[in-house]
Amino acid sequence: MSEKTGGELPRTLELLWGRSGRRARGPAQALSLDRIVTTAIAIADTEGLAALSMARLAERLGCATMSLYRHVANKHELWTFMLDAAPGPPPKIAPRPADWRAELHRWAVELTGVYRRHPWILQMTAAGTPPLDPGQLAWLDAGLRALGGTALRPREKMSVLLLVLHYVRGDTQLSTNDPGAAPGQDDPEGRPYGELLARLIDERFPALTEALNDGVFDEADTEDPSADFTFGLDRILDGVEKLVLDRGAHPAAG
Amino acid sequence: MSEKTGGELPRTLELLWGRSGRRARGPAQALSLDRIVTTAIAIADTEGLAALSMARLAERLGCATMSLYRHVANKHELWTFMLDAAPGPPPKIAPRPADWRAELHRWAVELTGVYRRHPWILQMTAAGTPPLDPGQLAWLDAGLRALGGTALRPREKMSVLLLVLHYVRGDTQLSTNDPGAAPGQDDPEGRPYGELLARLIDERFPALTEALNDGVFDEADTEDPSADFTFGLDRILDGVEKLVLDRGAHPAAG
DNA sequence: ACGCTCGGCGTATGCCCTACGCAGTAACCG
DNA sequence: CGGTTACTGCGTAGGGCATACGCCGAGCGT
Repeated sequence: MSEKTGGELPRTLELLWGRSGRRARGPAQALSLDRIVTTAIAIADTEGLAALSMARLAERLGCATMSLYRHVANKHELWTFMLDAAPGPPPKIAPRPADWRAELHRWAVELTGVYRRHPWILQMTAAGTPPLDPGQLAWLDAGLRALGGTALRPREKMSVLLLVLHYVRGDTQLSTNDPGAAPGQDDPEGRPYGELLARLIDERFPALTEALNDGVFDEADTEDPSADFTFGLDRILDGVEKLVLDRGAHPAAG
Repeated sequence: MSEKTGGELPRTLELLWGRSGRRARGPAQALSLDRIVTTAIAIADTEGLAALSMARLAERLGCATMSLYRHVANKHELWTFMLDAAPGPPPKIAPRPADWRAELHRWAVELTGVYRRHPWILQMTAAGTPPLDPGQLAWLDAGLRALGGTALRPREKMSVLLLVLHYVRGDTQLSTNDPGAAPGQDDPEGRPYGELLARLIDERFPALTEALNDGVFDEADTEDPSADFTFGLDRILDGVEKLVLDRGAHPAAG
C-alpha cells in the first residue's frame, strides 16, 4: 500500500492501531496498557463510571496513582482505550448477505448486549466525537456489511445504520439503571415511575394522562422485557424495507 | 381530584411543580432559583457543561459559592432544574390531529432545535433516569398528542414516540460539536473525519472502505446540512405509517 | 422591643487530575 | 566489564472541585 499523505498521527491513534514500536531498555514493566484498560473496564462495569478514578484504578492494580501515567497520557485517553476494548468483536456478517433485514436485526440485538454489559459507554460517547478506534469501527463495518447486498446509495446505507445505532443506544439507555452513575441521587427511585407520574401530572398533560390510565407505565404486565425494543426496531426496518424495495426497482442513480 | 395515595414527594419534585410554600421571614433574597438556573444554562450553553462549576456560577452571579446551596440542594438538583427549564414550551399540537405524520415531523424538528441550542442536555440525560419535571413531560405530551388520532395501541404510541426521540437525540449528538465538552481533547480534530479514517482503515474494513471511496464522509458535497436528519426521520415515519394503516384496517384489539 | 427564622457567606475537608522530578533497573555500547 | 541511556515506577505538591458546618445580620411576627 502507498503511504498516505499528511503528517504524523497523534499518539493515541498510533497506540490504538498497534503501530507503537516496542522497545525494551529499562526494567520489565509490571504494568501494561492491557491490564490497565481491562481493570478500568471492570471497575466501570461493577461500580459505575463515577467510581472510576485514577486513584481507585491504581489501588485495584496494586500500584501508585502516578504509575498509570507512564502508560496513559491522561484520563480522556484512558476513556478512548476503554471505548475501543469494551465492545469486543462484532458479529460476523457476510459482505453481501441475501437477507439484509435478518442480519441488521442480529447486529442491533448484539449491540444491545454490549451496551447492557457496559452502560458507561453511553455516558462516555455523549461527549460527541465520532469513533476512530478499531473496536468501534469494526462494529460500524459489520453493520454496513448487512446492507451491502441492497441497492441503497452509499450515503443512505450509512444513514440507515446510524438510525439503527441511535435507536439501540437510546433504548438501552432508557432501560438500563446504572446504579453507580449518579452518586448524589436524591430522587427516591424506589417507587415505580408510573406511580410518581400519576401524582404529578394533571389535565395539562392529556396525552400522558391517557397513556397512564391505559397502563403504559405499568411494568408488571409485560411478557417479554425486550418486546418494546423489538417493536421499535421492526418499525425502523419496515421503513428501510420500503426504501430498499424502491431502490431495487430503480437501480441506484447516484 | 382525590388525594393520591402515598407519602410525601421529594423536595426536588415539590419545587419543580411549584408547590413550594412561599415564606418571608428573613431578609429579601438577592438570589432566586430562577436567576441561578438561568445563569447556569447560559454558562453551559456558551462554555460547555464542563465549565459549569458551582464556583464559576457563583462568580457569574456575583455571590459567594455557598450562597447557591440555600436554593439548590446539590449540583445534581441544579442539573434537574436546568433540564426542566432549558427546553422551553413544546410546539402546540392538537389532541387528535388529522395529519399525524406532519405533526410528528414538526415535533421532531423543533426538538432538534432544543438539543442544538443546549447540547449539554444530551450529556446530562446520559445518566438515565426518565424525566419527572413538567418541562420535559410537556414535550413528551406534545409528541404523544401527534399520535392521538391514530388507532395505535397506547403502548405502541409511546414506543413510536420514544423511537423518534432516540433518533433526534442521536442525530443531534453526532452533528453537534460541543466545544467545551471535553477540555482534555488531544485528538486534533482539525483534520476532517474522512481524512483521518482514510489513513487508518485497511482491508479488514471492506464496508467502511467502500463508503469512504464513495465519498460518504466528505462534507463539502452536501446541499442541505439537515438532509441526513430528514432522511432518517422519513424512514422512521414510513415504518410507523405502515403500522398505522394496518391498525386502521383492523381496529385496536387491546 | 424581643425573638425567631431565614438568606448570605467564610472556613475547612476530602476527593479529583496531573505537572514535575527523582531513583532504580536493565539493555546496549565501547 | 563499566558507563551510558532509555525506560519504569512513584512521592510530592498544586490547583480545582463539591459541599458540611457554623456564624452573622436582617427583618417579620408577636
